[in-house]
Amino acid sequence: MIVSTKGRYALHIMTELAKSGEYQSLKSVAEVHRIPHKYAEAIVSALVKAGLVEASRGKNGGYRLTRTPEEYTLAEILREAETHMTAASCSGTDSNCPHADSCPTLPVWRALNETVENFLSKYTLSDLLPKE
Amino acid sequence: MIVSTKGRYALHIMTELAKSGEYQSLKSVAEVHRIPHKYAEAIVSALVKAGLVEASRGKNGGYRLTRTPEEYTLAEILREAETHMTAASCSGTDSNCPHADSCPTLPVWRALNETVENFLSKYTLSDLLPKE
DNA sequence: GTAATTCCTATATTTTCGATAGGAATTATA
DNA sequence: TATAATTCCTATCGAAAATATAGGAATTAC
Repeated sequence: MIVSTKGRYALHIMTELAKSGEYQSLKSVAEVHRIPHKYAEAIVSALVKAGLVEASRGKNGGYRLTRTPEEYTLAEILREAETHMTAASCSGTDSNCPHADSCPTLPVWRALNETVENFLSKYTLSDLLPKE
Repeated sequence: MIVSTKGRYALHIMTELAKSGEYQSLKSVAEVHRIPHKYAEAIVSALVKAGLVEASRGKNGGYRLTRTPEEYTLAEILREAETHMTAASCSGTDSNCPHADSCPTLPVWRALNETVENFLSKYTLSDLLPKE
């Protein structure tokens, strides 16, 4: 799955953070979107590591975006949140298939992944925000 | 996953059937492509139900295509073989999400699915055959 | 010092995927 | 008519991945 629950949760969290420039506790964010708190922690930690959001520890701490919503493509966010963002099970660059050289389908799967990637790069986080 | 092992097996099987107009036993087809025989049976039975291939029962029986390879798009084959051919977990027409009306991401997932579908409709089974 | 938070590691639960098992029904052919 | 080779049917299994939970250490505002 290219967009699983995990990826959707990541987008929910980021849209919520986008609504305020201030640090927001994950607890409140998770509650609003009915995301299990501890699961949300795991997801947001990947986003922090990737530099998409930043954290403030301790009391009154929380998370906030590091950029403006227009500056995040959906592709970028999902790439960090999802474990595998490929459309075909057999199309990675690390394809260890012995017949990769002569496989007639491999180019198709590669092109498919590229198509998906391009599609998801056309949208930004701001496209998911309530219209002004 | 849009193209899983199951879908790839289906394409392998159909490609093999395409190489001869005659009925071929699934056993031989499965052996050539190293597909577990019983698993292949499950896959091909879906293709029969969908009318993509036809069967001949009994001794000397087997399967053959019902059309020429040019007349099958990859989208069509995968749609029958894969259990879910959607890119996002939450984009089906049977979306039972209570906030579907106001969900800002739903249109994105729908468009993504359409993009994938269009892509896979550009290729046919004949594109997977060894070049003449 | 306390409460609220992020951070870290480990484990549990649920669902999906890939595969297997056993046999019934059908058919060519010897 | 017996036999062998096949499709067809239904049920189940095991492994992997996805989803979620648990417990607490580290940090910080007040």
